[in-house]
Amino acid sequence: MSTPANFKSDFLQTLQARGYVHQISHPDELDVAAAQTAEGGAPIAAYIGFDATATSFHVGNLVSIMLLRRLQQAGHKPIVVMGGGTTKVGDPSGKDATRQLLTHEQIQSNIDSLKTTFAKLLTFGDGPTDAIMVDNDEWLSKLGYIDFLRDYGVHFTINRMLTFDSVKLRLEREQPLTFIEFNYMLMQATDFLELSRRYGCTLQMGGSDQWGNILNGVELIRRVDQKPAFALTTPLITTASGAKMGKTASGAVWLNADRLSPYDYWQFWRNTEDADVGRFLKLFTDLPLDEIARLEALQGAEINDAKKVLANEATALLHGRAEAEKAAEAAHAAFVQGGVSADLPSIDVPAAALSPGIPLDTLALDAGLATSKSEARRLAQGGGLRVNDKAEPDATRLITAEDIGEGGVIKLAAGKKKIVLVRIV
RNA sequence: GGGGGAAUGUCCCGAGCGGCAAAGGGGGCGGACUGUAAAUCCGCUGGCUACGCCUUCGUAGGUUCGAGUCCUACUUCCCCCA
Repeated sequence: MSTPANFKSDFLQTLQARGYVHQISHPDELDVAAAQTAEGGAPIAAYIGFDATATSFHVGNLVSIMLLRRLQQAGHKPIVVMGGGTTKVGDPSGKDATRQLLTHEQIQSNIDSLKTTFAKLLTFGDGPTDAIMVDNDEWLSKLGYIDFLRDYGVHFTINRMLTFDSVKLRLEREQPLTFIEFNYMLMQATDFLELSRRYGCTLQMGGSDQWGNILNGVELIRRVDQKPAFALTTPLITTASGAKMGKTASGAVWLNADRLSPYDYWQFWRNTEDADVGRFLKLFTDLPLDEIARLEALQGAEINDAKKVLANEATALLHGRAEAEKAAEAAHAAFVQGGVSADLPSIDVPAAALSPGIPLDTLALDAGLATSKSEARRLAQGGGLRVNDKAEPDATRLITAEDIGEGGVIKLAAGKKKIVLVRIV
């Protein structure tokens, strides 16, 4: 299953040390291949497939993306496969419900949006270790059914496919598993084979839930082409208290800045549980391990310093150093000094609206601090809604020009962490 | 093919004699304590033009002053017999 330590190659050593490894197939063979690169051998080309079901990635996808980054850092070649073709089919992935199928256009526009994230974390180009991006729709959509069955279908037995968890789970719960979904794993195996032939790709990586799917590809390549092929999966990343990662005060932790601001992204990392700091530093920042060890050793309130480093580094990777610093300063102003900073999230309100005044619940709704006026009122009654740092129990109160405070803005807060500035324009 | 169950607050699980905005969890949010942590304790957890009104219990009808609750048909799922 899992692997002995003591890898020779930089790549696997790093992955092991930083907590990326869950399972590896043929670990020794892969280690040798990876080590040869340093001695003048060819870089390893490795790929990870990504679904194109949303317009932005989520922190849950970040491990995989960072994994490609590590690969490139170790002198190998990352291949990003966008699942334009497989997204048309849908991975059964253990869920009970059949996934909603997306249109061609939706998938394409999702892919365009997702590309921007990769551009920040990987170096693309034509060089031997430059990353490339391909869409599996390119070959999958051209597959003829009869040819597909004859060329690939013969290598898969139903008996075997029925043993995979993704399939087994559905069947055990007697939930429907459609034929289209059942074919997902064949398509993924086909991807790997195709990439092996086109780019000499020898390694497919992914989350631990992809292990079975990846092995199918490994076996297909080894059987059909007698070429080397390897599988490597990452563990499912959860928080120390067992929750799956990826919630913040503002909802899901998106990687695109238009869906989650750098400030909120910074806050997400800043609020990491104590027990997770070291693990997350290793996975989600480029800091050297000895530096991480030092931060990890901090005790008590001092561990907050480590969380700030984590927030700074993780934000800088994704949004750039400048944005990370702005977020850090905004947070410092808001939390340490209790003041306001221009970089906090804000909304604009016309000055004219303040002469009759705006009910607080309406304003809180506009600011995104509540999803309905009723919620805003409840929040206020519970003492969680603040105007200029003063709890305001009456959400129907009119907010007027008299509430304009420091810096010419009105500071609205829901709880201690969600702050929105109301700018008068 | 025959027989018997089930579907509940659009996050999930789940109780519900004909008067129900609907018990109880989980999750989430807010408060207290702390360190913007965890654990713990407390409160909230349909909407609105808000002492009132509107929309919710698989779908569509019906009985009734009144239906989540009774009846009919339909849909989907589970169990038993063939």
